[in-house]
Amino acid sequence: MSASAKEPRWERRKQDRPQELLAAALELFVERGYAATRLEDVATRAGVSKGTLYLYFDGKESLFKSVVRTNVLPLLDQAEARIEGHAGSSAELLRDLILHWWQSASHSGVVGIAKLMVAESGNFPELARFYHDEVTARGDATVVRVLERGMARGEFRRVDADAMKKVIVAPLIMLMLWEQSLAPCAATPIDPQAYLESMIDLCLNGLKA
Amino acid sequence: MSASAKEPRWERRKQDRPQELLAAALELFVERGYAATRLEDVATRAGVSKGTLYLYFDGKESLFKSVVRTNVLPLLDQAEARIEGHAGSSAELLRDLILHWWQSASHSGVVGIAKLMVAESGNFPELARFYHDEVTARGDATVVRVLERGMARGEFRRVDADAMKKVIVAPLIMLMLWEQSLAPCAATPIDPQAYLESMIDLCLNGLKA
Amino acid sequence: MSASAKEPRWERRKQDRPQELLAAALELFVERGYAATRLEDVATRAGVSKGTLYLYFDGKESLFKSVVRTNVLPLLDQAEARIEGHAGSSAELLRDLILHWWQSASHSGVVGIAKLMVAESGNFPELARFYHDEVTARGDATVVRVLERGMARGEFRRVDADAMKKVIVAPLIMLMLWEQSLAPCAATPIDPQAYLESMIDLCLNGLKA
Amino acid sequence: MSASAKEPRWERRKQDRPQELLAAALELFVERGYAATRLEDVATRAGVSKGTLYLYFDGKESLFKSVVRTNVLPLLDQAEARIEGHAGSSAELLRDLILHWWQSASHSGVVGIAKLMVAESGNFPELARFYHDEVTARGDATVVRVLERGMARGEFRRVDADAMKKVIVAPLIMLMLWEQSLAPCAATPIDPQAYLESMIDLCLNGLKA
DNA sequence: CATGAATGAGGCTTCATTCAT
DNA sequence: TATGAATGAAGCCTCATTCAT
Repeated sequence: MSASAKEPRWERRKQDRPQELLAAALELFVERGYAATRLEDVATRAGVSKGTLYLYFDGKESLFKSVVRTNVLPLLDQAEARIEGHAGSSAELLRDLILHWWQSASHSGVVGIAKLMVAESGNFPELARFYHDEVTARGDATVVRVLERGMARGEFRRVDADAMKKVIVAPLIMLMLWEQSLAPCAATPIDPQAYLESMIDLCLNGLKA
Repeated sequence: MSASAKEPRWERRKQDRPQELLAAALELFVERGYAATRLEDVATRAGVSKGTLYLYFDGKESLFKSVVRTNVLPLLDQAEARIEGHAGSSAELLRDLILHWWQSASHSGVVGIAKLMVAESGNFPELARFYHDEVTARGDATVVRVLERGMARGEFRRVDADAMKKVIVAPLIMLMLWEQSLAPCAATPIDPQAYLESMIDLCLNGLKA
Repeated sequence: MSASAKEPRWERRKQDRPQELLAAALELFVERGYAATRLEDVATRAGVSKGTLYLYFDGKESLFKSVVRTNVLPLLDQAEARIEGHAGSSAELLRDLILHWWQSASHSGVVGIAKLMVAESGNFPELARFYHDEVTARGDATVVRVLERGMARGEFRRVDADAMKKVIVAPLIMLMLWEQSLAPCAATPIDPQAYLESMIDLCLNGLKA
Repeated sequence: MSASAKEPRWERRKQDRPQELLAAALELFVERGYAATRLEDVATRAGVSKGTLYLYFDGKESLFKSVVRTNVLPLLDQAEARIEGHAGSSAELLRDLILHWWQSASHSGVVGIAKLMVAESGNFPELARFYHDEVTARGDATVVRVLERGMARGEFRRVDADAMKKVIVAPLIMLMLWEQSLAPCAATPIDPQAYLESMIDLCLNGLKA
């Protein structure tokens, strides 16, 4: 990993430890699920010992929460920023948001987080609430904004934005879940680009005035 | 403890045991996830002792697989049967399939199975493969059939059926996942009927020729 | 331990387990202190495995509390019973109580409990309160009763019974503590009989009217 | 963190470190017991880092032994010095010794040491032996001297000094133990002055010729 | 001298699984 | 068949101790 010339028995890198541990934890939580992930494996993958993990996190649950929060929040900020600056048609905006969400998500740990939340929110009600408030609600609001923008400008036909927002978001989330859980076992894996094009195609045709 | 000579009312017959265990296991697996479900709780909920469970299943993993297989297959049979007898428009057929799928799924334990598969397919590759082959593939094929029927009859515009099938199925699966995992914590829970209407609305508008 | 003819891999003795575990735990807690006692050693000494202990006790703390309560309460009942039936002089009564307390205590686990309570009551405030209420208070009250009886009958001179009760009880407790902790290392161990005679001698001479 | 160039007011000198560590350790050992005391807390309370502790002590056990030895010896020297200069009656001497012992003990950390020795002597046999030789034996000898002085001068009646010494010392030790462990939870805490007066009262009346 | 990040052995606890009855 | 007491491997977490800086 770190290609320093000489490695002493251990190197002082307090600054880097949390990120390294979070990265390792994300990988393993996504790969194996919460319960099946052993903290020792997380530590090992981060290149430290079991005890070191406890210098930075209170325990497994705390680590899990940090993983979720750390990975999810930046992405949302990013997404919302895109909306502000958009000037073109609402169709363009929706397409842009979808494609960029996938772009960002698939290059970060967020694809895995989705699976984790589906799987573990039952066991972490407080995390589920956080996720709902900070992630789902914000995401939904974004879609509603786009829908209303489109309807106001006469670009989209009139629909029940509140119900429709969920329908529109669903294929995007499912794509993340498939990539993480079922797709690896599929004989014919999903082609994300074709999938997204079909999704956009369906949405824009389904919404157009 | 309870050493009553004669069992009241209906005698609990041995041949019911597996079903009772599977039912209890489904509930608990869905409620708590695979790892957090204790076999003793499953046995207790089924009204038998821990040891008895091992008379019918090889262990936790075997029980889990049986739960998935048992609950998923009947639903698919059911769904496919509906297609055969359909004579009307393809739009009607699609609407019918969506609404009936939800009808059946939400009244069985299948809604929970979806969450389990997303969460655990990484830990049970062979189960994931089974699920893909027996469930996902069959479900996808069904949708493809409907799409192609619609296109062949000039009811639907031409789309990439292979990519579109996933897009269409996604909102249905997400509805199941939401109901099971994230929705319970949401301030404003989803209204399935409105959601499904929006979904059908979007799909039919998005597909119409 | 149990000299049964043939020992199967394990023998069903649910009834006996708690007592066996409590006995083993008493020995080890007294010998090594609370923290230094490993539950695995307790289990082993009781002839069972680590996990079995958890079938009967919630954990280390619960086991500790049970040890204290189980061993202490019977002794107090016993002691109080002796007072009821006494008819002779108060000096005789005091002597009788002291000698019989030691008799009972030294043949039970109570000598060790005293050390445990001194050592651990700081860590178990609720146990300390229990011990104060159920043991210390009852013991003190007993001594007060004897003192007042003696003063009322003109056998003892007038003293501050409330302060004196503690002074009188102290050498008895110290004898228990010495036996358990420091005495084993002493070059010249204490002779309990001579000690008790001196104690009674001092008390009766110090109290006589 | 705090990188101030000049240390305010009194500079913390290196030669104070051991005493500061010993003082902190005494407090914590007494408060929590040996096992429950974490060296990091000791260091923090002494205002140094964990590693620094190891510059002055070999480890936890070594620190503990030093705590006991350091705190106990001065008190004994002090006590013995008082005897030398006494000229009055033996009753006066005994009273003086008792009151001054408590005076000194209760203003130092020695009250806590008693509890520690009772609790831990089983785990530190060599420390127990030291304590017996250096503390108990010297204390006992002191009492014996007083008793023999009193008997020789016809002030005390003849008693078995060897057995009696322990009886006389016991209430003094118990007072220390009560203060440290059980008393804090008692509804009616002990009043040391009344207790000591009763003790002296009982002893002198019990011993007088 | 002093620091504090890092280590890893060791203890408590859980629970899937076994098996004598 | 059915039971449930018993097992023991495995994981989380703590903390005394080390050592590069």
